[in-house]
Amino acid sequence: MRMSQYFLPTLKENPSEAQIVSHRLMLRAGLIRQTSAGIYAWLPLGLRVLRNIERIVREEQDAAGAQEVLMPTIQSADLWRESGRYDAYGPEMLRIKDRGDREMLYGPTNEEMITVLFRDGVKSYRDLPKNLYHIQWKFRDEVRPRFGVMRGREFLMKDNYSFDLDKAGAIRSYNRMFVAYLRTFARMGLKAIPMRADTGPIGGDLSHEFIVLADTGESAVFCHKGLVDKDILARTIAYGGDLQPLVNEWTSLYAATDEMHDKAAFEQIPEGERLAARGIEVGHIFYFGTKYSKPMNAVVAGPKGEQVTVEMGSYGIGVSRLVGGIIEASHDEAGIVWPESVAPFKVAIVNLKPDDGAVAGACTKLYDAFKAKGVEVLHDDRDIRPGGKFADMDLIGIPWQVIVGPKGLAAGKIEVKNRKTGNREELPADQVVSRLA
RNA sequence: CGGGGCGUAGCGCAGUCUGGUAGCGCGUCUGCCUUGGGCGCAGAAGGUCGUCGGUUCAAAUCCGGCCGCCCCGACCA
Repeated sequence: MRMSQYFLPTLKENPSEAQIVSHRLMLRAGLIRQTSAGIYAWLPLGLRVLRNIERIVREEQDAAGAQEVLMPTIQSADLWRESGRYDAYGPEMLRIKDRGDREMLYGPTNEEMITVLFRDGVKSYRDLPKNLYHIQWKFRDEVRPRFGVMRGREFLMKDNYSFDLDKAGAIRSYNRMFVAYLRTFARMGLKAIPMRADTGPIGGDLSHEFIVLADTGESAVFCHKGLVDKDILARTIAYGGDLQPLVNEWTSLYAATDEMHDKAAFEQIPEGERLAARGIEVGHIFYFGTKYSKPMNAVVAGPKGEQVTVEMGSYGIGVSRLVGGIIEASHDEAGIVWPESVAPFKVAIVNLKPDDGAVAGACTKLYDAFKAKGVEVLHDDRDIRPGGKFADMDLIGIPWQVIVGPKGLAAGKIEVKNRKTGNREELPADQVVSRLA
């Protein structure tokens, strides 16, 4: 993409409404624009990040055996009356009427709808287990939306629902998601720690929140330091096998959010191993048994022909929230520092002198070579001074900056700067692409 | 929902107390100059001062209603 053509409105100053760093940087770097309280439009650069996060989530869900569907945002009130939640949910649910005066709602979650889809499509224990997910916009009319996309009213969420014949099966499903979540967040460059959670209004008796450590996090968290160093990506995962030992490895060390915190247990940990920090919830998984399947009559025929109410679990990842969460966890004074896996572009070519034929030619050549290798590349060919380009580039946080100017070029060198470390190396022009691709 | 704050040009703000021609910085546009970290000079465009009503000869400014946004708390992916 040529930056001179790109819709990328960056801001030099902080918008006054944005108080936390991720919100400020998302506005300044031209990722989003607010349209109402807690509702945002995604601009090209932000959308690319959102799509990358979605892609990782999707890949890990598929690998763990979940199947993607897509349910609508608008649901009928009758569906929610069936589970008894239409009246229970309260004003957080956005209720609307269609032209026929029928009561509808903008879905805050999809337990009811998925249960009906499952109920009508699956009749035998032979079809179990099933795990269905979708990535869809939700609306919760929060009392107090804030912190940009971290707590919006409209937000993109991956949610899925597992169906098993019995509790043991449901726990196997739970464990698969547990491991898939560890991998998902790790791939985004995040340290996400599973913490025993309160099951709250969704109900059930087994639940973990995945918390990203960040100084600006909303909640206080307490855990064993060893959890931070564990590396799930180094493990080979067999989703068909028994994942319980792996799950135990992550859950045996102490980790709890403020509301579940057990001070005495925490103090059992040797002092040097304790970690009291702040965190952002980016995922939440629940086993909730028959809470929905029972009232909504989601039953299958068992091996002996008996009717069995299925055991369910639900699993959520805040996809749009993750954009903010990643920035909270990865930024510096100059701007965003994107992990490569979610970066809107992997490489940015900084053309210091676009009207210099040799420089422009070298940039175009690099650009084409990166494209040929399938590398996402942004070419800053704008006719502005170098200072502005450097500032914008650091602000939007592209992992690799390839800096091409007349001085370096005359010496046959091109500078490659790593956004995260600030390291610079000078390379001959013909080695730049192979160094990064 | 309780408490607090704010709405003036694309962004950041002054002006409001004490009513009288709507301003500054950044950004934008034009020209020159400059070109390795938001350069310089000259010129220009851009605002029914959130909105509705009231007071007044006169309202960004005083009074009232409404709308919107932000922050703290309780609640939440």
